[in-house]
Amino acid sequence: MGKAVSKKGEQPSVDKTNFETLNGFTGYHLKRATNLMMSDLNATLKPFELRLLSYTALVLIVDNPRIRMSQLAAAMDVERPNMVVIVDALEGRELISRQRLETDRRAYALNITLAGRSLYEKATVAVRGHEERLTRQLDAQTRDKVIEAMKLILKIGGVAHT
Amino acid sequence: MGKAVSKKGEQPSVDKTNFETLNGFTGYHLKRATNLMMSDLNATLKPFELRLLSYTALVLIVDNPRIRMSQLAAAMDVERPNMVVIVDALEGRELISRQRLETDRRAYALNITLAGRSLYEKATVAVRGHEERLTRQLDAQTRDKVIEAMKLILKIGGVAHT
DNA sequence: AATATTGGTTATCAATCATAACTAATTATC
DNA sequence: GATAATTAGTTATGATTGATAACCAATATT
Repeated sequence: MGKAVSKKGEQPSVDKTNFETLNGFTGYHLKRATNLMMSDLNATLKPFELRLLSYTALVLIVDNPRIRMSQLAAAMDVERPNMVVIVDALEGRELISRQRLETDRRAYALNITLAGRSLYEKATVAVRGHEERLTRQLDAQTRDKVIEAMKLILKIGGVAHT
Repeated sequence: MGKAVSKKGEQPSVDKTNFETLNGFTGYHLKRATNLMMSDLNATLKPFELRLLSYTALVLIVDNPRIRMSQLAAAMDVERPNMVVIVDALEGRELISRQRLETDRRAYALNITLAGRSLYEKATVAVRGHEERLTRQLDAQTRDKVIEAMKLILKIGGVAHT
């Protein structure tokens, strides 16, 4: 209403694009900010030869020693076949180790290696820097409110965990 | 810190997964909520045979009559070759029309058709319902705070527009 | 013991997204 | 005003991502 494009309403529409309707959608803003953050995150992780999913796997393995692959896949919301290639790559770089479980010889217990922990720590410093950089303008209270809002959305959507 | 996994720190780690580190990242929560919203949005648009990008294109064409394809691609942050297939599909369904510009005969002016506007209106009602459903738990003030926060993040990242 | 289920794997396929190269039209340069 | 450079749209293609089907071995179920 009362926007710049006014004046009759049927001229070329070059230069300024009108985002009126899209701007009314919360999801639009969420998606754009998230795209930016994911893109910056991947750039942040590139020096460590990690990507969103491989880094997330590292984090979860550090926080959950001896986690099984299927549990990791569920936690990351990734199909098992895709989990295999992520784990293969991390194991190939000797950042994590697979260990057969004695209690269930189908499954592997995943553990972080020394090299893996070292990379995890360096990468996490970088990721915290990335977060700090991109959310610097938000005061702590706003940031917490945002996180709470995201949790509410997830709860409504019936996504469990946390 | 004082979490459930405690006790020595090297047992199976089945059942409960520890998301401690990930939970500390704003980007993690943003991405999860956004994934949920995009998934629900696509489900919402399916009955109209629209997807995120085709719906966004419709919206921008409605809000910007006679917009050119390249401007639309820039506004949507989509590569031009990919824009072509989106526009082709919409034109194939006669939801939009291509019109050669007299002033620049390389370019097309995109316009919504009657059928396109009708579908746009129905789809937008559904999308508003989807937004309402997923953000119902957020009071208006919180929702606005979230949107402002997203805009701040985008500003830091150097993303223009709006 | 026979059957079903689960953890992990392989192969494969669909969808998404980006890149290179082209034509036609316009703009810039000399 | 001819030549070169750029722009709008297109085509073809390739890389990457994510999902599905089918399989083996081990465990759980009946």
